[in-house]
Amino acid sequence: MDSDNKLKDVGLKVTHPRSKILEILHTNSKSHLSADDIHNLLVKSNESIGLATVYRVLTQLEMAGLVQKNQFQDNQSSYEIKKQHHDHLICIKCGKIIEFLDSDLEKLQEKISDKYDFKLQSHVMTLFGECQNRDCKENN
Amino acid sequence: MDSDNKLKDVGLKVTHPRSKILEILHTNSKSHLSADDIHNLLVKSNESIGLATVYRVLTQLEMAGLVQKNQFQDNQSSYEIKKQHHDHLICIKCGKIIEFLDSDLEKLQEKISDKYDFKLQSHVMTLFGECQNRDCKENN
DNA sequence: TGTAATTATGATATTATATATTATTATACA
DNA sequence: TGTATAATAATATATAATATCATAATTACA
Repeated sequence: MDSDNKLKDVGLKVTHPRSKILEILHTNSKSHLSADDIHNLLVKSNESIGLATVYRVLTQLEMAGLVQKNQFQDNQSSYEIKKQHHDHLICIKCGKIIEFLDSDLEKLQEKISDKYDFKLQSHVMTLFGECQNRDCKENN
Repeated sequence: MDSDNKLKDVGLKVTHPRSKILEILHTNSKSHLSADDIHNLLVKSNESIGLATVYRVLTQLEMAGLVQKNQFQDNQSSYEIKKQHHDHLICIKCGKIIEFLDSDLEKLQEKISDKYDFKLQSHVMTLFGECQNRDCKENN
């Protein structure tokens, strides 16, 4: 399947844990799952894959460029399938995460880096606020 | 001293640990210290203040608005005296941190939030790159 | 297709970071 | 200065992540 080809492409052996974890991330491409979330999903699917393996595999997938690790402000990293670069907007009430890309922002970051004589390599930009979803408003 | 007045101003009792921790943060206002760093500095000054107290006090100072907690990308929070709002540029080679404020960036963040119907409350923006310091270049 | 060489995994222990508990101590204020 | 109240120290515990190592799975190739 597709996940297996991706693994081969980046030179990782195709193993059951890697395959399954990539699949889960793919299926939940709109989510931002923690290692524990992923482990729970595996357990639910009756996969006996240890949490240590989940961490190990996620690190490998990140190194290989297949997965993006996010560290928002809550002591726990989350992971998502690597898509086009983007930043995040997070609702502080309901936890909803919106992904966005803004070319003006990207340009501005370059400009700021230049100003301070920095060779920009990556950045993290996360906006925290309140979303205006009806569901969110009703529950808060 | 000044630290004590700050504590009083925000309605916190003046205690030895709070006073000392605020002082350390003030003295190192250009640094970004972890709870452990602060604890080590206290031990060096022959202060017998427990690590748990350091965490507790830092949280209180943050709540009170005297201290800013930063969570960069390394599983460990760092703290600094709260100054004017600013973002960070971090050198991935030498760890040097530059604080900056860019009004265009602030405006752009508001604009992006509006676009997605979010009431912006705060943000984190960290740029990672290579600084062009001679010291850094020589050691990498 | 079967097998050896190599790499990955599961289970567990350990480390690192942070928080909770509780008896004792310090602070603020009458 | 004495007392009510809140804070601290010294644990223990929780949470997140990594290290170890014997066993199992994968791949290359005969």
